[in-house]
Amino acid sequence: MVSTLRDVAKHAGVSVATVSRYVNRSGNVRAQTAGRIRQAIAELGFRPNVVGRSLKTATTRSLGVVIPSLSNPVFADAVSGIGQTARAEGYNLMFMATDYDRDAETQTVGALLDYRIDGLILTVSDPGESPVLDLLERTGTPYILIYNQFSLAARPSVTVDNVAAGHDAAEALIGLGHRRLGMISGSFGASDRARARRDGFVRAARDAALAEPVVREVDFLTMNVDAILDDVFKDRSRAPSALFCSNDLLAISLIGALRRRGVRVPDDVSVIGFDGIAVGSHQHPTLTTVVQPSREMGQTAARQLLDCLNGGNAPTGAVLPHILRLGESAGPAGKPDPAALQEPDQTVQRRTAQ
Amino acid sequence: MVSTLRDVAKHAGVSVATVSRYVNRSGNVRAQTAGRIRQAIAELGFRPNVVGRSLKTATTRSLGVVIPSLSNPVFADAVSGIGQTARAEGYNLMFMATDYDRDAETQTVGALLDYRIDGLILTVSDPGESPVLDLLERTGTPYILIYNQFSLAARPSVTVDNVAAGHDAAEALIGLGHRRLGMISGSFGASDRARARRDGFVRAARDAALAEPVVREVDFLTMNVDAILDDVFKDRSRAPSALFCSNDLLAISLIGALRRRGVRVPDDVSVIGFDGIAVGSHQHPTLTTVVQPSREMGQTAARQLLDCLNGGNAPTGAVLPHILRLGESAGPAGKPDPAALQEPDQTVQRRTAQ
DNA sequence: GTGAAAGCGCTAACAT
DNA sequence: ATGTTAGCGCTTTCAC
Repeated sequence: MVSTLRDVAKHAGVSVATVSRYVNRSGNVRAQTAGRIRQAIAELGFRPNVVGRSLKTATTRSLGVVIPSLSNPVFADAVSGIGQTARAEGYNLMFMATDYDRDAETQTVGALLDYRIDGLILTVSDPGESPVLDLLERTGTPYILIYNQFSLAARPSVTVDNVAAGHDAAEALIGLGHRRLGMISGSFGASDRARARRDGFVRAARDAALAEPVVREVDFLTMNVDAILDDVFKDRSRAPSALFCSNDLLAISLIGALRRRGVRVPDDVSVIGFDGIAVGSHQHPTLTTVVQPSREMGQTAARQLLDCLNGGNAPTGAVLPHILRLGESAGPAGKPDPAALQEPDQTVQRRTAQ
Repeated sequence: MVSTLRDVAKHAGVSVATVSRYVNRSGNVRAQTAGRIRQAIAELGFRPNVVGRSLKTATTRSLGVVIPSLSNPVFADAVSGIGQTARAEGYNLMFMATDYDRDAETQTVGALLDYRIDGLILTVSDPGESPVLDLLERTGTPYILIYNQFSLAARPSVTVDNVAAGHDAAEALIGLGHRRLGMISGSFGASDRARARRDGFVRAARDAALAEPVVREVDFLTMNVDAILDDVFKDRSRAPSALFCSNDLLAISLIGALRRRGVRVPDDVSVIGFDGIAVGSHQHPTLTTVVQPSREMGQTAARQLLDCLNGGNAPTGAVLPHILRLGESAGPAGKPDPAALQEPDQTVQRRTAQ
């Protein structure tokens, strides 16, 4: 059914080497010969077998991608960027999601290594203490992290400065006059970036001499925001007037839950998210959030990895600038003054971290 | 750096054949020999090279996945389901998005074929007239469509009955008392399912002897809903009181745009979406929508394909039931009567199509 | 239970 | 400019 180089060679009356040269544009082939080969290829519907090539060249022209989940558009966007850059260079993607399961990380990366991917782009739960990264180092597989915060071990990663970003989120709220801040986050255990955002956020509150922010974890699968809200707003006098969510999906849930219990956003409580997923800016109220350039992060990671594979330097990672996007979900603290309201959806570039 | 079967064999003092048998659990190996091999593998950090195996067995244990975009969570969910099922059987995914570009479809599928994927799961822009599907038929590659409507050519596809679903959406609105319906859709040219949904929707309006629904296409990339709304609501007296969107992302945009211009949802205009993406039910108002079981669709497609690869029958496709999810975004027509409002987020199973 | 050897489809010396 | 050939890592007869 499928034909091989040999079939084509026989059909065109040349040797396999010549066909190979023609197909790969390596070495010269006389125009007339090329014509015969072209015709043979067309007649047989020949498609080169990458498996044979890979075995010989010890290279697969495929990149592994391992991320926690596709359910969060932030990762999907990054994968889009990776795919675009990879495809432009003729690379394919072998893809797997781990669903935030550490064992799946190891298993998945192992499988990818068996496929002899040329390099790997991944997000792990903890880059400081990761058997997966050790395995990659040991086997000498080029890799680059994405989203993961830099750790002491200095693993290359393409990310924003999550600490600075968390700090900026707090400052934005403080700038609006909020004095009692809170943060609601997904599992800190499964996300080094959530921890970093929290650290920056809390530090900003301290820097401004505010009371220690309320910080709560919410179970990511059930997204049971209501239980958290009951707790946070138990004591209305000490309840936060502004909440920072560790990601936009959570922020959107939170706003829905608040409004469903009659709390007005932003009039009663301001909300700021993190990620900058597209749906946030199409909502009502539009979501105020710290935007990560996810697509660009994917592109950058892919670019660095591909450069490395093309004989360049090892990936170094990159800290990309985050952007504060002002939407309608965060407003001035206290009695709302319409004149003081932000113009919705105004986008303000903030500093690059580091 | 990486060791081979031969290295292990030498290290353990056995032949490569025996190591191969041990690794693949094919044929018997004496316990003592197995022990030596196990140790050699551990010491050398041996990982079998799938490329060599694939060349020999003419099978890669990898599935191709080609979908229009990862930006819409509905596809991301399906890919999750595919990945889960594939991984459970030890299959890997080679993944590519086409960004709704027909040429990219062909190019991408071609690349995947060169990698000798064992089978392919894909969504095409037009299954009736698709060079890609012809190519797959010609090469005898097992494949199954997903989301695509069945066509005359009877390509196997895992989908909901989009015509019936569009019909149900209209009936739901009509049941709430709406008499003037409208539909806003992404490009019909790039989506056979959008066309099918429209057909069912329009037919239901006719069946109910209503005026022909207003139908408008919106550019998917810019999502410029406002221009459409200006047009649709130009003549308030004839403007629709309920709008059906061809997908949830669009519905969410639409609701935001409506509210931003002071139109209350659902008090003034009801909105119903399509897909059932998670974020819709966390919004305020919660989104009324026709839910596709995306994850399950992915699982079903993967299962049928894998069964086929394991020597079973060719994939037949499947029509999975859709579900109408009643949220807050659709309410009674005319003067809203609080007592008559639906209980939010109540989920009602509807008939399976066909 | 184990080993020897052929060969999957391709590329890259090397030879002509 | 083209042909011959070895061999990439593995599985799988076929012997023993």
